[in-house]
Amino acid sequence: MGYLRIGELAHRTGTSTETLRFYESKDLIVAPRRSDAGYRLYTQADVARVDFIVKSKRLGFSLKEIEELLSLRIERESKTCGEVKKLAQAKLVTIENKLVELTQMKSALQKITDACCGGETSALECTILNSLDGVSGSASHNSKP
Amino acid sequence: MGYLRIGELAHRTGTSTETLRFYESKDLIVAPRRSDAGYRLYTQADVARVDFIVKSKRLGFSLKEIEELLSLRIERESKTCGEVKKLAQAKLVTIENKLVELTQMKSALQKITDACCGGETSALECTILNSLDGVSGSASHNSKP
DNA sequence: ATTGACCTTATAGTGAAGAAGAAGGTTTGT
DNA sequence: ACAAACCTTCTTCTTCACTATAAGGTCAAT
Repeated sequence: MGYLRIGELAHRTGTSTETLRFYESKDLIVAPRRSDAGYRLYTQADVARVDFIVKSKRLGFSLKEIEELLSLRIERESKTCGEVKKLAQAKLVTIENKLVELTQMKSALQKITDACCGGETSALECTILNSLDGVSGSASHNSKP
Repeated sequence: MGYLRIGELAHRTGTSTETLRFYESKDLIVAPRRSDAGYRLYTQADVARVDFIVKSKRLGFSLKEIEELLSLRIERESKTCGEVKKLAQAKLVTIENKLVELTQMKSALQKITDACCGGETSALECTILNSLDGVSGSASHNSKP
């Protein structure tokens, strides 16, 4: 008891049965135990895992990147502890960059909604690109010297 | 003078000439003026626009969503001011959700790197999913009553 | 004047991430 | 016992976002 079949897992995670089988084929979720009839039987841990996948996708991570994130695990006596740390820190940098960019975008959008129907400020053209002016361009780009 | 040809714009934005023509065909960038020979001539405004597209893509927005973001503009006498505001606010909600999820992910990853090679805490298995425990699941899901 | 690095359009191909459908087996309710 | 609503594998299709190729024109330097 307490097991979920694939339809129920799909329902709870806002995915579909096809998507879940697809994720299994891509090794994003571990092949679950089967019932006598061959039905997949999932646990709560699988719900959390799929929720994580869905979340990460919304944040712009590819399935490949998500697999990397999910495989990040520290176990006692792990011989690759240094590598785990290195990968985790690399992902942290990625995430912090995303946070900065999202925050810039947020304030640009806020500038727009504030200017809109707000009085004098709406007199001149206001776009998201104008609002981003002066926030400094992207971190590093290769322009000619 | 001061115009960029497509190769230079691609170089400055970390894209490719093919991608830029593709974006133009999708109306993400405005068809630029042409030289006598028919070459596309871009301005600094185009650089900013493409930078914005690239950034937004990294944050998980689709090209369709990016087009919506770019079309957000308040002009004097605009008759759709209310609609602009509505759309902008909807996008703000999306962005704020992303910010929350990214922040959760960041602290989970930090927990991992802190636990790694850090002493006693690394004794038990630590994964990104464990680290997310208790951060509360995703906002709203349709589970059975 | 010709080479090489650019540019043009148009069309076809690719990879990621599923979605759809066929043909059949299982479980649950009545 | 039988229909509805599940599930299985396998194969094919679609959409998105490019990417590559073909066939040719332009421009700067040698």
